[in-house]
Amino acid sequence: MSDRGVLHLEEEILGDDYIDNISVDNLIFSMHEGKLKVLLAKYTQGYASNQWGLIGHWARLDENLNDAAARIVKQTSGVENLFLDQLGAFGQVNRYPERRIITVAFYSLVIYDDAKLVGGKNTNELAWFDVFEVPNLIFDHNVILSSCLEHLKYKVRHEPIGFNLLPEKFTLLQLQEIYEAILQKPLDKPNFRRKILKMNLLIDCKERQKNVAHRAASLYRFDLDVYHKLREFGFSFEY
Amino acid sequence: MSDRGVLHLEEEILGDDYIDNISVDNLIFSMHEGKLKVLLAKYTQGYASNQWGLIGHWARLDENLNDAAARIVKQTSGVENLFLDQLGAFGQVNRYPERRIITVAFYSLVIYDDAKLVGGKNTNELAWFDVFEVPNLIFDHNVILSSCLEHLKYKVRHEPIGFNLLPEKFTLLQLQEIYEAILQKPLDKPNFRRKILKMNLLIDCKERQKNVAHRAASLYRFDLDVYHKLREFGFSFEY
DNA sequence: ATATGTTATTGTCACATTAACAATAAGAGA
DNA sequence: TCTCTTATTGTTAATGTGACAATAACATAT
Repeated sequence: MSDRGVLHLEEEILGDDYIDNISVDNLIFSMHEGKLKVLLAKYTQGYASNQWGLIGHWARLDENLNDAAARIVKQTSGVENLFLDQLGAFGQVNRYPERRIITVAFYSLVIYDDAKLVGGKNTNELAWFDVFEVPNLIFDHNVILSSCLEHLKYKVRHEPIGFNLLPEKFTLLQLQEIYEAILQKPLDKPNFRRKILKMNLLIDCKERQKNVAHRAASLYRFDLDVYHKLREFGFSFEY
Repeated sequence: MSDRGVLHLEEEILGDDYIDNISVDNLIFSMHEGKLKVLLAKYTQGYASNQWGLIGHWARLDENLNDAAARIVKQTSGVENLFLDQLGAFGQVNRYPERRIITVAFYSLVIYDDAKLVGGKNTNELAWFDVFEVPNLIFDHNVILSSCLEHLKYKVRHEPIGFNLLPEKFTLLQLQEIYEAILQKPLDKPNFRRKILKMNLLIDCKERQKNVAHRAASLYRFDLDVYHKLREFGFSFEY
């Protein structure tokens, strides 16, 4: 079983129930202190030993790929009912040493404070990294990450994706920081405010920030109905 | 070998060189008479016998997934150097009977008149179908097609994707018809014209249509430099 | 030759959106 | 009360959009 060894967090339960040439890699993102973070694991065995990589595992034979991804995210971060979408398949011949393994990458967005990190048998560390300051990762994981960041830029303009990264009540600045982190550029605060509010996506909680050394911002939550409609039909957010 | 049977066009050459649980399915599109068409094959063997499906095959062990897709498109349509992009992996447990097979879908855009259709050993017919009038397809191919059409709608607004479907010299109406076919709605001709021309993507050939029973339209070709820049950096085409 | 049908192309205008920046408001702490 | 900081509202020029009118050009019918 050691030839399968490197990707799994729970190697001991591997057996014929897993597809041994198709892995699922997860890009788990969160926002913390105004920065976009990605969760990485430091592996302890096999080709990946002592190196950082995405949160990967094998897909089960009787499990849809999405379900495999959701399971892995849950096992690692404890987060359920999350935003999760497929990035795509990565299948370069030499992406993995020795054997031909294809991976399907999924990305998910979680609330930083909700995540309770749990390592697997094959990893000895889990940590959040600033997405623009990641070390050299195993296999083609740097490529996958870059590809995902590109995809996020694309996505954030057409779906209210940002909201999966925030607590229930949040300020407009918190939301703006997500856009700035993903789009990699500063946005004008007054204009951002008007643009977002015009979508009718936010509901004013009639509450304000507390314990801040300046004028307290209003707290908002999002309108789930509008939120799901916008996710379905899309919108345009061109900056 | 019959348990592998249904997806390949060239069954006779199958062997250990192929990955037997990962297939590549191709959505090959073209424009013809103002309609968006997709190429389908009627299979003759296995589970898919006598049914239409996408142009599928297995990936070789020593072949990148993209290369596999390009190879299949070339074998089937004769077209090389085409636009080809990955749609994503489809891996529902029951998408294929009996065995667990995951497919990676690719879509490509070809010029209708350039395609010289060549069937495989496993198919007895190849035909272009209007994308909105396809029959029931094998496995999850209808789902894959729907997903791809959605993706195209999304894509056509941000990249000059339409140009891969046209001959070197074309009229603005031909281009507009592509947008209308993909976006599924009529566009205003004068506004479309101005919008496209403002991108500086088109070069006036200083030629005109011939043998048309009305005022002849100018012929344009696209500026490859601008074209590639726009593909890289994207644009916004919101209708 | 002229009229007719058809599509191409240019023009116009009310309206919405964007981007950039000025000005004011509100809270905490000195 | 003053100062610092961020929130929020206001303003405006420039640009883009959508809808439609008007004119131009070509082949064919008369």
